[in-house]
Amino acid sequence: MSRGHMDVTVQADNPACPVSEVLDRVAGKWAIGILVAAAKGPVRFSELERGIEGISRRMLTLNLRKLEREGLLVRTVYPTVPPRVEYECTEMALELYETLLSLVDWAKRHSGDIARAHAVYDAAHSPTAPA
Amino acid sequence: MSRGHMDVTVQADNPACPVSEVLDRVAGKWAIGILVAAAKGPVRFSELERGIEGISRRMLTLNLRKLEREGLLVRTVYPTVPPRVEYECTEMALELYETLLSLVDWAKRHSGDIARAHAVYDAAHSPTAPA
DNA sequence: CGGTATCCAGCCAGATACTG
DNA sequence: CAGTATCTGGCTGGATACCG
Repeated sequence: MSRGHMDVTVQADNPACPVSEVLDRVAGKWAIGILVAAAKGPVRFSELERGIEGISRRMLTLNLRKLEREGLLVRTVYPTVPPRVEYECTEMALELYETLLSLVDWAKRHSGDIARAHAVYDAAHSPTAPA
Repeated sequence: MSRGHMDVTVQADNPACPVSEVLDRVAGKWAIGILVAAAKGPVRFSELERGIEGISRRMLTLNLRKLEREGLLVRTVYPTVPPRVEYECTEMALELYETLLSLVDWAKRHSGDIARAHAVYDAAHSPTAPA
């Protein structure tokens, strides 16, 4: 390769897209937290609402529906009174969680580099930056 | 465990947070695409602009700055005229990319399950859904 | 209890004109 | 060529009232 005029077109056949897709499934402020909470075993709606600091009822519901639709959570309604609904991770979700752990590992290994990069960048772009 | 009153509180010490952090670094519509494009070797601004279908100049710049700040890209300015700027993945970014591949693998292994889950969910929640 | 419906603020992202 | 500045619309997400 001549290193200068390579094709960088990003399309559906590009590795980028599957990554983005799977990322989209668990992205957002709450999805991972919910998955983690549910990974320990079946959990009730109100437990999640109380346990996940700062989440609104609406966002919890929306995220639960999304994760259920993705096949990552199973929703079980017990027709008791008062109603009881439990959410449980699927096998697939647990597997995904394991995979995400490798990302955590990456983050840990490079946390120093990242912090340093931040510092360098911020210093170079601060109001009192050098020429 | 009695399976019912466990602590599902999600806080800073929870595994969820590092995951979310690293995910935030590469989330968004464009970051991955840029990383992929740059993974092949140094690439110029205009090459990225042309190569990444649909990205605006502004979003490209924003993403490049973000990735540079994270230490995932290195920006090199050649003081020629006209100006020439190249972006190159860091070692760390390449490593991250390898890790992301395991997510792709997960997605591939379960693409069938996910599609099925979607179908099931959508059928169950369609206007003409059963009781 | 476990949601849904509604309203609203803020941020994100697109388009585009301008600049060094 | 490689950006920055500005405007603007739309989506996301928070608060809350209501419903089965």
